[in-house]
Amino acid sequence: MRRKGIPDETVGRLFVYLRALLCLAEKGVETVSSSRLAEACDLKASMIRKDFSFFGEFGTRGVGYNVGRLITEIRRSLNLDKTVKAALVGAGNIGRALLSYPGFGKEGFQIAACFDSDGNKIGRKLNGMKVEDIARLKGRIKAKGIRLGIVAVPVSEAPDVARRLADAGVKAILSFAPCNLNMPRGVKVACVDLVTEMARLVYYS
Amino acid sequence: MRRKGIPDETVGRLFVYLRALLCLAEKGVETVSSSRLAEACDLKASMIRKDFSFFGEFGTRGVGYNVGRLITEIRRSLNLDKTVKAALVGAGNIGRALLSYPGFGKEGFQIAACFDSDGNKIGRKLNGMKVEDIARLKGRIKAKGIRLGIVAVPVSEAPDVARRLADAGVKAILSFAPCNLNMPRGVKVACVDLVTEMARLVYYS
DNA sequence: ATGTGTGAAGAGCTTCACAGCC
DNA sequence: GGCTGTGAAGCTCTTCACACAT
Repeated sequence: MRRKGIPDETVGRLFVYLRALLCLAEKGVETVSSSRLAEACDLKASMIRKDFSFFGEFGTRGVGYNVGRLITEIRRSLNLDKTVKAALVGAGNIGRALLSYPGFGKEGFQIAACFDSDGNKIGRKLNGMKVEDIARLKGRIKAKGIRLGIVAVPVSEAPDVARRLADAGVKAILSFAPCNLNMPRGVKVACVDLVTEMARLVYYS
Repeated sequence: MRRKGIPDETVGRLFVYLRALLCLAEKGVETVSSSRLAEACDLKASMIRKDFSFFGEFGTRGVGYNVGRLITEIRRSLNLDKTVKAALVGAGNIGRALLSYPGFGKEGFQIAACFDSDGNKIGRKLNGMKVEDIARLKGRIKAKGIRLGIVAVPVSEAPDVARRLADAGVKAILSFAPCNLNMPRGVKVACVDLVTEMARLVYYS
């Protein structure tokens, strides 16, 4: 599903640039050079220029980049220029935290549906979002045109939930279950696991 | 701080192997080949063998790896064979969630101190952990021999908190603040940011 | 003069393929 | 026969260096 020749790393950094640029825009800065942006992001200027070059020519030689235009171009490059709908599976602690997380709405993310398999939770409201039966997952996701799934269920259920999401046509999954989901090619998975992150750090500490 | 020639990616994967191995051990499996482990982790067998080779010769030619021994060796390689103490800064929502997160204790992580700058929180207990004044951070971290820091404060305070942790001798930081911390070489930083993860995924969805 | 955009060089990671051992 | 361990090949990402635009 990855476009020709654009490194994963580049896509990840684009959002880092976006954050730095929003900060600059707030301060009223109108023009920024790759070296100044590099300093703010703790990266090399040449890498920033190369990253941008995959998506187009956003700057002006001898001058630099217009902050406002660059923000627009990065948003468009990342497909963040429209609201993005996501389906949440799992109405437990993590699910609840995600539904009330203000950071999502700010960048145009919207949790547009919430599912669980627990009969006690189905039909209830969680942070204003109705919890639906996971059996309806496929139909609801197709009807709403959702392309992004969030897996916030225990490890024991995660692979099955991920399979259902992929089957419903979801193209990318954010998983909080610390396990491999074994998805088909074409479905991108990002796994958020604090214990793994800690373990990595211990090695360097 | 990274040891000679061992890729970051290898260190990250080691913990993935460890999880898969623990799962096999639970099922009573005693021996595993690189290709079987590769299947479980959705990776190539040659990569697993190469990863292990950075740390030693853990297997037996013609046979495979002893699951129990491999678990021990990986734990030792990652320095997870002793309890690891971490200092938490920020007694807000994230901090509270981390203190009650059962996954940490399971792998030998222990939040050994908790700090905040809010006078209303200092002195109170949070999940059984006393919240201390951030002014005491350096002394307490040195006294307890803590080498790992967790930054769970707002972006506006994060760089300063990270600097204090580094100054106190912390060697690695897990940050939940969506910003660059600009640490000196020798301090490893891992940043957990859900919005960035979502943004990456949107690109592929 | 200044700073972007980019082909080419360089560094680093992954995969291959096979020698070596059980 | 089967599987590990590893040098070398292959590939990808990063950095360099400079042509080019303002």
